[in-house]
Amino acid sequence: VSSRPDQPTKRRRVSRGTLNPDAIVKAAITLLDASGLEALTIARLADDLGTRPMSLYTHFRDKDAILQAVASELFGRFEMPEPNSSDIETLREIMRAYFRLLIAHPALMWIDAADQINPAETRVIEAIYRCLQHLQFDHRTAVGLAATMLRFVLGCAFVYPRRHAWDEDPEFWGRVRRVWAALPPETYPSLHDLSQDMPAYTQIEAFEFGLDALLAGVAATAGKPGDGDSQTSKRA
Amino acid sequence: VSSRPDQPTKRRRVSRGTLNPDAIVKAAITLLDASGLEALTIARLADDLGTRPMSLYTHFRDKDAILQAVASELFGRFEMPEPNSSDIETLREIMRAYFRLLIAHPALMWIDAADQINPAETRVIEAIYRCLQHLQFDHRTAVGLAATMLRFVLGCAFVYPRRHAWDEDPEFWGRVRRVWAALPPETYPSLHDLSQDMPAYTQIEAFEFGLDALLAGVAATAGKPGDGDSQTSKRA
DNA sequence: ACCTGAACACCGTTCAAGT
DNA sequence: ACCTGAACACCGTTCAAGT
Repeated sequence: VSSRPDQPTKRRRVSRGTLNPDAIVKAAITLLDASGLEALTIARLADDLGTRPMSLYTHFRDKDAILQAVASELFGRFEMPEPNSSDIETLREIMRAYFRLLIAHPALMWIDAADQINPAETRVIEAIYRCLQHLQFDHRTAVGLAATMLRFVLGCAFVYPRRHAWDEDPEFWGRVRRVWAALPPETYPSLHDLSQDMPAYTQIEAFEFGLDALLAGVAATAGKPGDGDSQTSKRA
Repeated sequence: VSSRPDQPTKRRRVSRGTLNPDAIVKAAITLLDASGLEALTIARLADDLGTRPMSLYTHFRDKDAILQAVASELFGRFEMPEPNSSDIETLREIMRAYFRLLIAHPALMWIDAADQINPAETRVIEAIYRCLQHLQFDHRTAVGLAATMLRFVLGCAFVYPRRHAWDEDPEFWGRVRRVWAALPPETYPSLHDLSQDMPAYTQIEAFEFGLDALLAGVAATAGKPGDGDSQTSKRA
């Protein structure tokens, strides 16, 4: 870093016309993935791009517009898996791909999509419904199952960045074990019992377990047209 | 609002000693529920309490400490349902109560709990495991099922504030219907088909549908000890 | 059209001064 | 111990001025 006070350009600046929306979005994603949403400030982003903060405003109306463009770019990177041997396995691969995208870019969950329907998300929903249609589900059940699976994936992705550190910490489960073992057995009999022999799950394993359970349920009810006696279908 | 420049105390100020951590947390929750997390600033909170921003720092180290206290207070309000006729129904009520808490205070999901184990959450986990133990699940399956159900609830709560507005908008499903109907049928055959007869779900209905599906799966596998041939149990 | 510095209205927080 | 104003380092963004 130069410290000559008479030198106006202290840092190599990018030549005029180089800056463009795509470069800004790419730099934003790099910054986001490396340091998280709170690190993404206009000043920091401009610095990474070798410009001044105000230059970004010629390409985007405001910071939120940049975040929307980031979300579009990332959803566009969703890799739709090839249709598999069975519809259940295809569903599994779709949910895995969606989960992978969300945990690769945790900031994605925090960018509020407002109420616009994302084109990439439309592709995902189409692929899910195609499988559920093959499996002979009626429309109402198909929409319910798709909503359930997507919400489960979102829950897993929500929890992931907060708990991923546990996966690498060999002390973690031992600590939980000790905390639970120390609880009064009268009020916490089950946790106390569980602490005797506690199974450890990584975040990926927890996701796979749930996905397995959900798809087993889907497979078990496939082919049977909506029976109409479930609790929700009786509602107004 | 007084505009006399020679009047030092423009607003009725709360008397010395009235301010305390509990009052601050209560005011923060009121503000949070009314206007959301981004509205909770130290200045605004102090204003609501009839004090100056810096007064809050005598009771809390920083803003994050206030948020942690808010989370503790809200989790403390969790109402554990009475054990029901069946364990499945008790599980259903626990998940409903948890969902209700999260959507009543949407900001709760965004307060990062760091890695401390919340006492209220411990009570919830104890109650869930007690049901799963009654249902004869082995430890590993019980932990997996609990994780799955909790993640589903978190996913529902995550989506809720973003989509709740749809529930009240009678135009919404018609708009989606039209958008999907306008998609090219070659690339979007299933969505196109679905748009012909599209079932509408409120956020609550979607939650209830998924809860039903998950609990049906739990009920179906209850009593059978872990079979060991599921995909996840083969992992390292 | 594209870039920029100065300025503004906001943040959370430190510090020193009051009671 | 409790409260406070001034000040600081940061935000995003408007505006007017440059090329």
